[in-house]
Amino acid sequence: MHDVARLAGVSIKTVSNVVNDYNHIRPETRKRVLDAIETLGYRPNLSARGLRSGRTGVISLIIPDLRNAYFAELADAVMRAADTQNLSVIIEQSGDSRERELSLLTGPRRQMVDGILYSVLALGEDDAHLLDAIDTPMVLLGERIFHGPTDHVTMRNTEGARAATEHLISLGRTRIVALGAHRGEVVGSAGLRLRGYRQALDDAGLPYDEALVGEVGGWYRKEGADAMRRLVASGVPFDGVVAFNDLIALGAMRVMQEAGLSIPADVAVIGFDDIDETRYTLPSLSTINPGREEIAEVAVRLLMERIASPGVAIAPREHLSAFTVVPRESSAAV
Amino acid sequence: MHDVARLAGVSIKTVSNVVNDYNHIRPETRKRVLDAIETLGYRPNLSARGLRSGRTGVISLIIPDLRNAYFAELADAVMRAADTQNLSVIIEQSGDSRERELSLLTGPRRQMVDGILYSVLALGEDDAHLLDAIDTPMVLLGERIFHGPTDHVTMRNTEGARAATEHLISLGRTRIVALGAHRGEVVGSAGLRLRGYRQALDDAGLPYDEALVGEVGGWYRKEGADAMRRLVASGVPFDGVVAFNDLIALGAMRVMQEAGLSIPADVAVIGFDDIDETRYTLPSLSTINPGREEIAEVAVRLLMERIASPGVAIAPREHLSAFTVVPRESSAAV
DNA sequence: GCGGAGAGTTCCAACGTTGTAATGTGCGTA
DNA sequence: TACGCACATTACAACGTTGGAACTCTCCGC
Repeated sequence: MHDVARLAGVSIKTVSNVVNDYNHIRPETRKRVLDAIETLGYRPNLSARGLRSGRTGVISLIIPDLRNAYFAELADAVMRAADTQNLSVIIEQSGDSRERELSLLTGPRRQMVDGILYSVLALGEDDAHLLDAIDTPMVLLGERIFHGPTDHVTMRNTEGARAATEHLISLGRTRIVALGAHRGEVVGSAGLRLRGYRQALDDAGLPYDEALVGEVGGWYRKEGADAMRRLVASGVPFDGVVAFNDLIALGAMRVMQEAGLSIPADVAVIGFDDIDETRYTLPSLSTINPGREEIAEVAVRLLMERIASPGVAIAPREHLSAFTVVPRESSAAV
Repeated sequence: MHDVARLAGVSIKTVSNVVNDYNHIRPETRKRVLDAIETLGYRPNLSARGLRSGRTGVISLIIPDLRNAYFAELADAVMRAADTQNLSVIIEQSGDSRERELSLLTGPRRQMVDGILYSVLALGEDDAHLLDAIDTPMVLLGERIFHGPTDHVTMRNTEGARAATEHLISLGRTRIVALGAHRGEVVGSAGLRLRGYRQALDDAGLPYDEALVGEVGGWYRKEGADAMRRLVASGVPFDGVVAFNDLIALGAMRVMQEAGLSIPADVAVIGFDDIDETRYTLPSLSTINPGREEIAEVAVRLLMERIASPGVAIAPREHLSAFTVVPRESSAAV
């Protein structure tokens, strides 16, 4: 920067002003400085800038696991949204571990980022107070904590699950399986989606049958396959499946097909998340598009607002993205 | 840090020494400092450290697209490897664009990272000289540039493709399709894998038939499906498919199944990459495991070595990871 | 009792930038 | 002519840390 200043014949601060788009600079001076920057190939030192200004231009995204397509696509959307704001994104994987989620929130790396997008998985509503102590701007994603001290962006889980269930009901299905429940959970995605499922049944005057609720430990293919295997083995008849995410649906579809069930003729299936893969499976999977782009954009925007006004207490905000039902072959009319 | 020093009754530099595990510190002093750090909740300012020491503890990983499961899993492996070295990872998506790849390599954010893991896609062998000008430590992943000035870590593409092809040949298949070629390409993954395919045919005394080579524009499900659709429409008979990655294989499988072809009875299929999904498709997909963990670990290690000895010219190193053939249902003996 | 080695600690400066306040310039108006 | 004001630029200090040199203290051998 000193070199640039010398070459352009101005003070070092003027160079800084040019770089930071300060208002009052004569066009001619600006050009001279920019030329010098060009000739010398000068790049600002971001550590120094971070030290002096208190901003690093980096946010961190805490997600459970990138190998889960939902989170990979979420990360993709977040990175695109961040890119438009000239932010870099550090991704940190919490790996479904409560301990690790906490250590990521409090560890020294927090020092390096201006804000945190935190996709909560292991912490629960009761842990909301733990977030009070964290002064880094933060926006929560997901369904585990609703009334914390931070902003919260997510999808309409209950409404989405209700719409999915209604979709199958509209096809004439009456014995519809819910796949992906977590025992006893009320608040998380599983609890909310189960509630939506139940609402749709109630509205249609269909009975809620516990035997049709498949519980799982995690939301991956394997768990979906396992739960479906148990269900098939149990002999309980069913003609529709609302899976609480696409991976569960795919795992279950595979088991049903092995068991000789035809989709959608025997069983209509709908998933949740609209991951890319669902377009190419056989049959292609109907699903709920949760509005990932909207979630990412809003989350980044809210975070930026907090970052831009440090020290200002902003009341927690909540944003629920719009979802859409995406009908595909797995729930086509027969 | 000043506060910690005051509370512990030592100088600020001693605190720094404790934090940085300097050798000569009396255990008692160390304890006093650590206690003070604990009480005050002190966290080092990473920007300041970065400014002073020239290291940020962050590396960047440039990949084409996180929505591609291969790169998501690669990113996952890299982040795990980086984590063991206390490194953070900034992921940047180049989106298959040459322009963007270049701007990521030269942009101001480079200033923020100690090193770059660069999964080359758009640049080619002829662009290797562009890397000369970049002084940030760098390790290349992938197949586009082999003789650049940097380290290079990748898999044994040709050998892997040959093993995949041999696997199908060992099942008695003789009209084997290669799916995923890029017109005219010699060096990239597509070119190398095509070479392996051809070697296997030659070794087995099978003819190389251009009609069995399916060219694609990209390595996604859609392109695999499209290529297979053309092949089926062409009426050329075939009984095996070596796809150059799993997504292509999955797209192609879907089209074959729609066309009434049974896998593996009519057509045996093997892919490349061993992404998680391949375990759960119907049928499950045989594939080549490229040794992703090994690639990630070695790449991070080589990068760390370069970072640790700044200014020292290290001759470019090349590491080829071990691969394995993973036989699954799509190539089961009938 | 003295010199010397080395452990343990401290002092000082510097990393490259930006916020604040101050200074310098030109112009219209009293 | 003097004044105020807006624009344009600059001087200086400070952000929090660490490298390096310097200092003190302890212990050992002679």
